[in-house]
Amino acid sequence: MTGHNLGMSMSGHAGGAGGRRAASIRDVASAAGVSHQTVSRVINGHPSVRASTRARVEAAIADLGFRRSATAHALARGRSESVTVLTPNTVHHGYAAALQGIEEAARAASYMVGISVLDSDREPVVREALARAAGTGGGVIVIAYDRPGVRALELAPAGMPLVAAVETPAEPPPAGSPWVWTDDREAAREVTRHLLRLGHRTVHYVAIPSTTRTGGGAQRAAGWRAALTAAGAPVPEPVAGGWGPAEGYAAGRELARDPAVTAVLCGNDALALGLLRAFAEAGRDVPGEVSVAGFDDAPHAAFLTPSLTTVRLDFAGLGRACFALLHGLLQQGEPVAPHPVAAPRLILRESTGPRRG
Amino acid sequence: MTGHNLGMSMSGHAGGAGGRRAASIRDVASAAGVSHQTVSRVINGHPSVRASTRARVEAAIADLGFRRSATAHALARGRSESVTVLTPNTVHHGYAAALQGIEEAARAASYMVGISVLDSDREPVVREALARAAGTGGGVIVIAYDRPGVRALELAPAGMPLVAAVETPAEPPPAGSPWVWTDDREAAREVTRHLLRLGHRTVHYVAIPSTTRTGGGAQRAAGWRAALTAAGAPVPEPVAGGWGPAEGYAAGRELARDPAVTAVLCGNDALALGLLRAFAEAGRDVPGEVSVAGFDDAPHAAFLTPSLTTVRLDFAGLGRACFALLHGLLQQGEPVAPHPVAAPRLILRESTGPRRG
DNA sequence: ACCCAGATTGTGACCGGTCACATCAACTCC
DNA sequence: GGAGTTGATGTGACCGGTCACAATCTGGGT
Repeated sequence: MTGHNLGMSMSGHAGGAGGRRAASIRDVASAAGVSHQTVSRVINGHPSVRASTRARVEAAIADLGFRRSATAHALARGRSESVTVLTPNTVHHGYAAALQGIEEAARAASYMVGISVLDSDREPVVREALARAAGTGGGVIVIAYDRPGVRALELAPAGMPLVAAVETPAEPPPAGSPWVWTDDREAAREVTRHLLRLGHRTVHYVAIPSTTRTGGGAQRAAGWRAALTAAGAPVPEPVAGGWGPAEGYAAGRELARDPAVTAVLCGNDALALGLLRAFAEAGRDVPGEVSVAGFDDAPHAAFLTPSLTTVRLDFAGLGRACFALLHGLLQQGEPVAPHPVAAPRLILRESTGPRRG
Repeated sequence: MTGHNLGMSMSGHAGGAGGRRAASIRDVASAAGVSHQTVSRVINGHPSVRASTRARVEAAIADLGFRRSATAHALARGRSESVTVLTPNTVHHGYAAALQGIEEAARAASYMVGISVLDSDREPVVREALARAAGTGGGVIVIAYDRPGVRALELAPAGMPLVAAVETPAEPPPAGSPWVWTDDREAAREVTRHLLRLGHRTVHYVAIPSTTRTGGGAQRAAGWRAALTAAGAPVPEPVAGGWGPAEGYAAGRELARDPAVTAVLCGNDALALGLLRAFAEAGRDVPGEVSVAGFDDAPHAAFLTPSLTTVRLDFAGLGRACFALLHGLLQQGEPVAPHPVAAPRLILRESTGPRRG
């Protein structure tokens, strides 16, 4: 009744009936006629174990269905083979895809992955999440595209093994910074240039929430602004957006009223979805009257009508890179080189076209 | 350099400079002038601790910034306050939303949440995931809408504390089964009835992957079939779909060729998205010529053009219910009553309309 | 003043690993 | 041929909690 069984009892002549708790290294040790420490050496691949001894121990391990207790290992080592992902969100495309990449890489390395959602950027909330993550003894990956994530970076204690996915840094970060990013500033520049090349006088921008208090620092906005400035185009005031289609819809209703608007860049594809809907309702033809571009190449982008011109960002690769960096950091103890990810790629589809008239 | 610090050092006159490892209950004990066991009693809310003693201990705890080590706690108890979510996927709407609900509820209860993606239903893969989850000493939530998840349920050892989110069971499950579901069979019936009421002779179905080997058991399909049968409508062969818009698009190209098709139900909204695209390309007007309904009410459904009639399922609530059930199960030791979730709700939008001609 | 139940607290073992160090044998080196 | 080295293994403490049980304190009843 008491105690937990882990199942996995397999070989015939194991213990008695209804074997209870899982085998420990001492069980294996006595089964193999060696000391518990020798078992420990075997499971950790220590070189100086006689081959015959090793074989005997391995047989006992297989026989008893032994698995090293991650908990005990973590307690004794002071570190555990795990990652905790601190993220403001798990469902929006970029976050979800990054999480997927992390999980994939972590599983390949036999790391456990935990998630902890930061539902606010208030200090006690963030501190609590950090403390709980630190308590696991594993590494931490912070998705810092958002205020809560950025806050977590600020508040993280210095020694904590942590890697962050961040927006393109304004200037090259100090060598050895555990930061990973996709070059979304360059991506924004590229898609904006594309729209300008189509003949649009300027490009309006519907913003995703910014990481900074002032609201001016988002790198996507920066890339957009840089492209406009470089082309000598006027820089309209960005429209405050959000993360989802509802905000894009609201922005779209507003922009649809302004006949001067002929090209709109959205901070992500969910916004663009809502925007397209608003334009459709307003009778503004896309791309005939207005060109619309998105950002991220979310799964739905290719299937909208009109299909959405956007910039593909490799969030899954970003996640994998985060884990790789963290993994190295946990093994070595020293940070590895900063780690930019596969370049964004402009995906041309139906929602953008030449300026008419 | 070695050792981890957890930060959180706060009060002025704490230890020396650069305090190293985190405080343990024995540190707190000596600071408060009591035994370690008394500290344990305080942090666990044991009743028989004198108020003055408790106060002294609590002061020491605050002073040292003590936090109970989840690892040590788990080792000693043999159980940990954590959930591992076994899911085939983290990004598709239903899965992602359920995960969100679980995380939310778990965080509220101060549980850690781990995720483990089942990327195949091969036995060794599933066994490994189960064993790793069991090794945490926490509970397990299996999302079993899919073959891998169902496989995990089959292979899970009996004693394991586990709750599953499943498709509507064909018959009421035995009392005390730790299963949670949304009534997607009834939902499918309802949306199908809606289409029939609009005058459509029958409704075609684009299926999500089924949980069963035979492919005929999916409850969404069952509800659709039941509604057709009850109305005396012919039951067309379901079209094999998938999870994403690409599969919906493929199905749509096929269905668009058949002029007899006037109403299509999709197994989820992502499929419907692709389907709408295919119909648009084929010049089949929705809802003029063909009505299309989705399933789930994913975030994009309301903003498509035409906006998508669908059935809203409360996946987040499902996730919360899973956690609640598991939480009870871990506390009591005995399973709680089965736990159906908020009823699905039909959401009428533009993509469905009366049969023409 | 004496006995006993219940409240309060302390002691030491234990969970299942790892670490530091001791031991013992075979082997190299001069 | 003895000392030093290296390889292979064992011993016991320790990580930071919890558990079972013992010890002490307290107050009520008589």
